This record gives sequence, C-alpha cells and structure tokens, in this order.
Amino acid sequence: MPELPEVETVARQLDPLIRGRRLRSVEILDSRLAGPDWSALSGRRILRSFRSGKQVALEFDGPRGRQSLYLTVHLRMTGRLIWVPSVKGKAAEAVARDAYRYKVPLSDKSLRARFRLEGGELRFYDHRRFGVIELHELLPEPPGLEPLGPGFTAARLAELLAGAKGEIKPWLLRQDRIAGIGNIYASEILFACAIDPRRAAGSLSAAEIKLLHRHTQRILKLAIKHCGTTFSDFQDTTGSTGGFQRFLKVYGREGEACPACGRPLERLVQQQRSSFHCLDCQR
DNA sequence: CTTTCAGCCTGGGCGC
DNA sequence: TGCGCCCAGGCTGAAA
Repeated sequence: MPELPEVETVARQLDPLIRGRRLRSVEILDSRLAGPDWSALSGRRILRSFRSGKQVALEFDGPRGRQSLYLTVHLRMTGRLIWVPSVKGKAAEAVARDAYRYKVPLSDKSLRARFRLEGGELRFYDHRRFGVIELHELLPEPPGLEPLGPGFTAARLAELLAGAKGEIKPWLLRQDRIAGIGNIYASEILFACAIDPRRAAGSLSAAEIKLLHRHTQRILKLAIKHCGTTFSDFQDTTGSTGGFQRFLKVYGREGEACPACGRPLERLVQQQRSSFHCLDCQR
C-alpha cells in the first residue's frame, strides 16, 4: 500500500491515536528488524506522527535535555502499522483487523514488531518482510523533492527533467528526484497528462511539464483526500479503508476500455514494473 | 556514467 | 492436488 498518499494516510490516522503516549517496551519478532538499540526509546513520549517521503516518522521527546529520537518506518510493499488500544480481548483484535483492510489480511504470522505504549500497542505487520524500521537522532531528509511542498514548482520540475535520461514513467519512480510517487500514481499521472509512459523524460515540452506538475499535485492530493488506494478482496469497507481505487483510470485495468476513448488499455513492462496506458490518448 | 536485472520475501492466482 | 509460472503499491546493489 505504500505510496505517498497511503503513507500520509497512515501517519495522519496514527497521530491522534499515539501522540503523547509513553513507550514502555519494544518486542521485535523478525530478526531483520533487530538492528537498532530499541531500549533507547523506553520511557520516551511520542510527540507526533508524520510522513517523510514514503516513510512514516514518529518523533520521540528527549527527556532531561536529551535530543529527540526519530523512529522511521518504510512500509515497502506490505508493511502496515496498526494501533491496538488496550481494551479487553476480542474488542482489541477487532480494532486491529478493521484498522486497514488489504488484499493480504492481517495474520499473526506477519506480525514483525510490537511497540507497547501507554494505553495500547503499535503493531508492525509485514507479510513480505521488505519493510525497514530505523532509529535516528536526526530526521533523515528524503533525497528528492517533496511533491506537495513549496519547492515543487513547474520551473523546478523543468530543471530536473532537463538533464534526465531514460523514459518518463521510470523517471517518476526515482525517489531521488521526486519523493513519493510509486507505480500506481505514476501511471495515473501520465494518463491524466496524456503523456506516453515511454516518452524520453528529457523530451517533454514546457506545456507538458506544466501538466505533469499540476496533475502530480492534483492526483496525490485527491488520493490523500480519499485515504489512498487499497486493493482489497473485501466488499465491506470501513472508514479507514482507502477509497481511491474507485478513481483509478488505468492502473490494473489492462484490456478494459480507456475511460476517455474506449480503446482497450495496454500493459507494458518498464524496468520490471507494470505500466498501464492508452495508446490513443497518450502520446 | 548509464541501464538492466536478480534479489530480497511470501504468498495468491492461474494454466496444465 | 500438485507443479510451475507470473504477479504484487519498493528499493538495493552487482553486473554489463
């Protein structure tokens, strides 16, 4: 689930649930996550939960003059952060199940870490175990531009694209250029711009760059508004389930009619990732 | 320098 | 029921 809008959704939903709570203990259930000295967090209070690039970051206070610590979570493909309040038995499990619904449901087998806080625990589930959790004294800066920040302008985008090599769709996935776009939104953004994903990144006209700038912001903001995209077998939805999948125009729709012209949409593979596009609408 | 491409993991889904 | 293959919202690092 983890592109910018989904990570933003998780960080926002988590914030009011865990802000101000003190951490009691950490239990790591996956040896891949065993690196940091988790005891450094014990007794510290969470100041806020926010997004940095595609990562969820939790700021912990620095008691007695010590500096803050930042816990960063990269969800990669299947990571999930679930808040389970300390209520009795079945009710707590129901909260965990309903907090977010995915194609791969929560199971105890994919529970990788638990952060016990006052009043509940923050669980990290990760079916495929690609997720990364780190501890930092200074918040690491995302390598690329924040697309919803003031620095992301059409002019800046044009500068970045001026020297760009390769095709535009893989370029949009480069986190060291723009931080936050992933495989779903790259296809959706290019469809909105009517730009062929195979176009050379350096070949976009000034008008196309303006479109790219505008639709990148528009689509990311719209997806955040709908709590991101959830691929799910569940027909049942809850308030915190992503709703943007209803608005996907091309992603995952190979063979379906283009919403603009009706021609069957195509799937192609670029750098081992699927891209979806319309041969007529995108040039 | 670029670009490709296996690898990291754990399945689900499909064709045979 | 089983086997082999392809697929998956991300990213790294080695090879070419």
